[in-house]
Amino acid sequence: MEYNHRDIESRWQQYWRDNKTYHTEIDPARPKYYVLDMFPYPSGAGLHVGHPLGYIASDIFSRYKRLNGFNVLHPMGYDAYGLPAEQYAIQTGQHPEVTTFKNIDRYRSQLDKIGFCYDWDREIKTCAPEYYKWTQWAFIKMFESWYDNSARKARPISELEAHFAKEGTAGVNGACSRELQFTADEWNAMDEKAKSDVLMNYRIAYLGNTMVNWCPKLGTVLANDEVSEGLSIRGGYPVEQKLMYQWCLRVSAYAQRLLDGLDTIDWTESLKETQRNWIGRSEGAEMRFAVAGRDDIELEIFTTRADTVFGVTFMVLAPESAYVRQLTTPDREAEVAAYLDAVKHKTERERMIDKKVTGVFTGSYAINPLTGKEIPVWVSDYVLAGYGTGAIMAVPAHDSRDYAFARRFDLPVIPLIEGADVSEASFDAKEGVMINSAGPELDLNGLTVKEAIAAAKKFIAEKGIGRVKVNYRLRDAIFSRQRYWGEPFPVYYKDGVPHMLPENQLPLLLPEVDKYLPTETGEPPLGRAKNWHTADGYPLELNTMPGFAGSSAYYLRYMDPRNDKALVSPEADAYWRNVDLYIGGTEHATGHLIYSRFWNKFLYDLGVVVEEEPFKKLINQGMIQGRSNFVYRIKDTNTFVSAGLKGDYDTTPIHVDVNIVSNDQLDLDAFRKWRPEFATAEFVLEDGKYICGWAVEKMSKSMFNVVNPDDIVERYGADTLRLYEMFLGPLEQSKPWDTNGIDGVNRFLKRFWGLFFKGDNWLVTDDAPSPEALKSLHKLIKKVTGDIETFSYNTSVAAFMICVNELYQLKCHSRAILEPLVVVLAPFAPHIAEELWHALGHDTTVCDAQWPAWNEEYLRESAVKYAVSFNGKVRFSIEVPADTPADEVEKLALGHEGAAKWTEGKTVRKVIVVPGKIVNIVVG
RNA sequence: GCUCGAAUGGUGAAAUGGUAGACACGAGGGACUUAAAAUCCCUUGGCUAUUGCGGCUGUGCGGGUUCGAGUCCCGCUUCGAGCACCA
Repeated sequence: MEYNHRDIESRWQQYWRDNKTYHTEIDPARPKYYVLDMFPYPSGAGLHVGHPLGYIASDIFSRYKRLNGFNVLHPMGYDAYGLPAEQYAIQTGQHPEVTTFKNIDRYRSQLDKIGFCYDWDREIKTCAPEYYKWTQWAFIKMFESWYDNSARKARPISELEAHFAKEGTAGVNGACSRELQFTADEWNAMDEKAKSDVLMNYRIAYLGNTMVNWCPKLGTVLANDEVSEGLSIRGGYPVEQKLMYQWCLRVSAYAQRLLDGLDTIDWTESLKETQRNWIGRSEGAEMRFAVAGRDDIELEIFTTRADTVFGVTFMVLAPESAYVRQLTTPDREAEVAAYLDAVKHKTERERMIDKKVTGVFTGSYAINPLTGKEIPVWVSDYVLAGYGTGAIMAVPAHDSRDYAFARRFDLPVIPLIEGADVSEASFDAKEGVMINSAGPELDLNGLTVKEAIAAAKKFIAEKGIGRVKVNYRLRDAIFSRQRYWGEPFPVYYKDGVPHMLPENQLPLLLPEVDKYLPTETGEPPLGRAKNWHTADGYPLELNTMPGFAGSSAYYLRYMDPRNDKALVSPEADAYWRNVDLYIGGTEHATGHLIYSRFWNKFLYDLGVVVEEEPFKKLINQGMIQGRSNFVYRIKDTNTFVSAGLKGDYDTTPIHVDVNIVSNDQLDLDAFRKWRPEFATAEFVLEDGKYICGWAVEKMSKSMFNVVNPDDIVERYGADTLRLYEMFLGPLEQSKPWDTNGIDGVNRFLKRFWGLFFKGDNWLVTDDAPSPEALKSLHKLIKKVTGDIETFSYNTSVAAFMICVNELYQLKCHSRAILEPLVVVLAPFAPHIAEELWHALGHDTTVCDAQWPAWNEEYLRESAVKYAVSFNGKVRFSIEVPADTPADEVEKLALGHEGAAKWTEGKTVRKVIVVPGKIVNIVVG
């Protein structure tokens, strides 16, 4: 029998399906292990070879854990709500569900061919009502909760209501949109609408009038992580800022816990750092500045540099700040209004690109609390409304933005740090010794910046002009989308006040609409749905939830996917707990991976889940880029010149389909057939071949560099694809797909097969294995066991190749060697392993075998070669029996004729023997 | 600007502080074959010597620690990633 991957792979895939080999149940007798891939959005283009990289890695790990006796949960599903299906629906009128399900089928058939050990009985789709019921449920729970900063957890909103009725806001330390103060009597006197507004200020899921990223082209708002440099991530359309009444999630309440939690999980440092940046904690002080001639208003600002108050020479307000209206004096009114108007008409992108310094004076003066001096208050768009208080104290000497502003409008610059030259630029570094920093009550001169910050903060707090404050960059997540293809909100409105549907009415099904476009009156597509109201006629919410809603808790649903009583039963949650290993791309660092952690912490506060962090260990697989091929057409001809000779001609490079190129050599006939205009192509060859040029680019249809895993599986087999993707390089690194090396891996599998069969002859014997063969095997087991734990799969594949080569040289066909070898290979190449496992006479699946242990006995060397170095330089080597003690080795080394030569006339100061490796002779 | 990574042959890459370049691709040479494919064997960092089977050099650059540094420390360069008028 030759190694026939087509026959072997389809047969065993069928067997695993029929026997439910990968079906998983709770089993208290065995330890659990949960391995998860980031589930895909099923796009119309299908999978390319880059997608399975992470899936293969997690599959190997799952199989390895199973062989080691763990009860492994390894599920897969689909993140099925998304913009592309809806955009397609708008164009074609086809229901997004139809295209989504079609794409899911395609994905499934592609995944099935690679031989993954998913438990498909646990498959989920985020667009299925029995799934999104629990997305809606979680939303209701968030609506019915507030975040208690003192207890550092979410609590039922009913407790807050009870507190208000008894004591008003006294003693309440809740995360909120605005600080409120009222008494119990005032609360009790409020009508239902007023109470609703107050509670909305505290709810974790709340309706808020917030500045949002509005994308006119997509007709929807977007979350911060869905926007980059003023453009939408999906589609790259311009995004503008707009004030809208939207559902939001109070993610910011969890900022500190999201930050602290990072220290408890095993993620890469770079990913943690990305999240830390995104959360953006900054410690500083909030300070109040009095306004000259005004008793009714104080200007509140946030600063991280409390030490620089003596250098404040002006104040700046964000154009959107409420202070602007309050502080503009009548004589400045016209000019300020003109400025605000000009700013308003710029998109955020224009504001970012246009670095021109602009601003306008309000006419008011604030009073520096430390010097008592009056300083002008300006308005400028370099101050952001959404961060801190929307107002800043400007210290031009030590902040480059303030410096630019001061220079533009001729405002004074007072240096505060010794030796800082501020004649050309500001000195922004947080180091040095303070000068010019003494006032009637506080003297910072002579202190270092660090000391001065602490002293100033202390003073500010004591004098009651401010307080120590921590600010976060992390914003609340905007949760409404003006789209059709998403989860409907379980919300109806009664007299303009939002109410949640009772739990027994979930799921609220997504209604049918005639078109997937906004209504004529500009309402979201759900405005077209017939009978979109409750049984008593109250209107339902028209927005739908964003893409990240369905992906935020999906890992919990896999634990108990068919439960219609709960998101996850306490039993299932207590057993599976959280994801032990999560594999996916870095692109979700500030989106899904923040939202999931937030969502999980919220459910943890509710007591629904037992673990506070959802993903214990996370590996980011690198992206697989495309490797494009080029042909070179000589200008104005239909003649193509091989890459090595193109320097002799004036040529234009043209992308050529990588599927008609093999090892950079062009298939000429296939090229002529590829496109009509090339049918008559002529070629200038080198050595009778046409060699293509190449470049690394994104894998995409337009570059003709998309490689479909189905083609690789068809030609080489899934086992080769799996091994090759792992062999390509370190898992976490991005790399171009390059089919050039795949033959080497395929050759290895054929050789492996050749240890068992030669033609139709069964070669395996019951001979006792030789010490050499045992050593080779145990070296491999040790190496692979260590590699899997550290995800160094590329070196594991190399180790397999070495081992098989050694067994070939030893002509070893001993069952005692080959049987464990099959088990060790099984996670990597499950089909061939299963085939050979059964050929060896087993009738159970190789998945239930026992991972072999290595035995150090077999690895012990009979003799050790020592390289002898002379002051660090290798001069000669000696070979001694393995168990020779160190001092004996030393004697032998010194007695060697080489040593005599090098130590002649010198004193031997010391001899270092490194076990098994080196003898180092130091002379003086 | 701040933060985090990375840099090793023609290529993808290996190397608990211990003989750098495992393994694979590519390239060159050879065997088998009418021929090709497939398979197998040898060579392959650079320079130098190949009529003694060796010598020199070498992990982005400059220092340092060490008997010994690709690996640790300090200072640069370049590339990649994240954040960014965030006060």
